[in-house]
Amino acid sequence: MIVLANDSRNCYDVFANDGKQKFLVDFEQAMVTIKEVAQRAGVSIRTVSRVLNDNPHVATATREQVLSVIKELDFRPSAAARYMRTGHSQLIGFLTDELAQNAFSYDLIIGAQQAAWEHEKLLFLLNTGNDVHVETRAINMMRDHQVEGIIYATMYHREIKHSQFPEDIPTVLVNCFADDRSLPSIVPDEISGGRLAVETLLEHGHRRIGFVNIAAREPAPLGRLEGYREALANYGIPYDEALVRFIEEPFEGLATSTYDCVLSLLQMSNPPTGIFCFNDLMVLGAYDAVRKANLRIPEDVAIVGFDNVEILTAQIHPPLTTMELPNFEMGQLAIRMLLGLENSIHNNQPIQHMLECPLIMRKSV
Amino acid sequence: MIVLANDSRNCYDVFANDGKQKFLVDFEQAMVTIKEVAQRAGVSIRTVSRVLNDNPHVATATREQVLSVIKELDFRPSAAARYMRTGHSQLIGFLTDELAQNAFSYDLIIGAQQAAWEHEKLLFLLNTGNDVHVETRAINMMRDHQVEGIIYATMYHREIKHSQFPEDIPTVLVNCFADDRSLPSIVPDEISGGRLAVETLLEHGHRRIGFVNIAAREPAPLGRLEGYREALANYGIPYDEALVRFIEEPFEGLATSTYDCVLSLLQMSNPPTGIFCFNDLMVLGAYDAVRKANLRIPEDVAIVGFDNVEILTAQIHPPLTTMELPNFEMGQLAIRMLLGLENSIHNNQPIQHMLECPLIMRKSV
DNA sequence: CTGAAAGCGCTAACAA
DNA sequence: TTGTTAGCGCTTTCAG
Repeated sequence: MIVLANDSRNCYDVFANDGKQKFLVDFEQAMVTIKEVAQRAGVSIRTVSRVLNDNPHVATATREQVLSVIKELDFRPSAAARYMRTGHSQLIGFLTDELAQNAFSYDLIIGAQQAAWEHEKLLFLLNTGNDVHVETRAINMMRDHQVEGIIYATMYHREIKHSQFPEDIPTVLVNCFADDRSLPSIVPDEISGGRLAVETLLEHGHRRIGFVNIAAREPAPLGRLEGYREALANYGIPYDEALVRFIEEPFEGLATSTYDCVLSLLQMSNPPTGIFCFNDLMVLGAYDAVRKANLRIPEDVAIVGFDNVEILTAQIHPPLTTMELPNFEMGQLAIRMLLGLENSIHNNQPIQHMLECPLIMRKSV
Repeated sequence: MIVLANDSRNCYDVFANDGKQKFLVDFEQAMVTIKEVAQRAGVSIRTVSRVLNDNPHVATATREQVLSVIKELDFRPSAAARYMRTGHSQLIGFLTDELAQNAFSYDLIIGAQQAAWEHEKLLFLLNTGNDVHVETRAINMMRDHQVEGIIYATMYHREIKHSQFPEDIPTVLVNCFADDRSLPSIVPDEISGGRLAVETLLEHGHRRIGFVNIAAREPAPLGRLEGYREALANYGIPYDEALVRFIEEPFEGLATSTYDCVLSLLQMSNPPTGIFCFNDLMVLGAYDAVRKANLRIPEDVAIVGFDNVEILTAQIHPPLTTMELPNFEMGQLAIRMLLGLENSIHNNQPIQHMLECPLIMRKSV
């Protein structure tokens, strides 16, 4: 239901309107052109163009004069017209398969946007909802607008088909990689992340460490498990199958499943004193299980999560020690690669950058 | 630290590269032009243009012929060139003050993007981080690219200064409103949201209802309090100051502060059996407090939150009954207003649309 | 039903 | 140091 401002139920005064109005339909933007500036300044448009492009061959007096007219008329050169001549659209397409509340990609967008901003580029955001048709059309729209490059970011770390991307537009993949490795990509280093998480527990004296993973053949669960094994190996601790649990799909009630898992871990005859959860969401269930078992965090059981979903990790009690996904950095790096400021090719092959996941130390270990 | 793909620590094979390579720097896009299409099809560019624009005055045979060449050459008309003639850039600027993980604006972006998509518009995303200089430059960049309209969305419901927006570009505010009411805006209906939340508790038989609010003179806390009072009034229950608590700034440890608040509410001689929390984040603390007091949810104490942060609400135990912000709808409506599909003006005054917050019924009431 | 030509706002050879 | 002019890729008036 839509309620107008002049509805009476309103705690803050929405009535007051001292005059100004805006009509949105058929707004005619009275564009000021370079020609008008030139006329007004009494010079040719070429001179104005030179001033706009910081061409040194302009007399200081002329430049000042032009500049003042530009300011006076509030003139801004048309990016479209500019593009037509230069071929530089200053536009970058940012495609995502899915943006969802329970994902952690804000920082990715912000990182990309910030880096783009620094280079005067604008970011087109397009969410495809994982629909191939939408994706195709999206890429076409990007092409229509002559984007200088495309960033394709996925919600979770996975492999994607290369075929859907055009050959003639530079593309960087984020949080995913092409099936045929034909595109440069940036992904988090799941292995070192998992290792670091578990080593944190080991460093705090824990020797029996449980791992609640998800049962999926994807880089994240696979990589973090690999890291778990490496960490144990580094400390000379044998891998104990009984301590590693896999939650099966579907993952809707993830916290609840984790609750069961952790409870059963804690009820073992030789229970773990440290638990590594595949992600922060699961930690909610883990906390409940530890409480249920009448144990304390971190005194009796230490817990490490993954993802650093701040709204959870910083607010639960005790605040969670967890691994952070390098989302901001991935977004930034993607733009830098697109702009040629960072290598995308090595030995004639597209590079896959793997960024480390920093440890966020709080109170659960 | 950046690790290349050919680093040895990698669980999933990143080596395989069967040939294709992409070089990102100095990519030269071999644009196909309308001229080439015309030549190839043996017609004039005017005819191709007609086909592109679905002009009926083209012989069927000619049209088919042109269409096939277009497909063959994979031709796409340049949006920039098109704009130069038509004045329609098909671009919409989406400005945000802050995009943060702990905000709930994904759906806002998605809603706007989806609506834009339906009308073949592209969305520029620009996050200003609340920096006025960035904002000014951002708006200028938008102007350079001739956006047809600007959506300005804030992270939380608040008043903003109108002055920073240009007069000549249609602008719609989302989750905020101009100090002088000179711009159309869309905001959630905080009052009816608060009322509905409390009425839900009342309907379930609760008569002593606590409200943990935040101490801020902003539409959300003010409006929800108003709604709380209205709901009580509707049920003929007197307002009891002792049941309403305000958490002071800073709001970092919001869950912890709420824990204290709720605990003290539950320790009253005549404690509430229902508690309305200003937002979902606070509910984490509320749940802890109820557990601490050895009470059950919802049997002993029912709880309602606000915002529907799915990652929390759906996963905590028991799943939270809460109010949802109409973010998706706000995003959609903003685009529709910009495109003139929805009224922005009423009696010569910009409209403020207030959208209701739907109740998400789960298990905490 | 089709085509020639002008021009959108800008930049870049080339000339002065 | 400055101006003239062509032309980027498209749409559109005006003729045919």
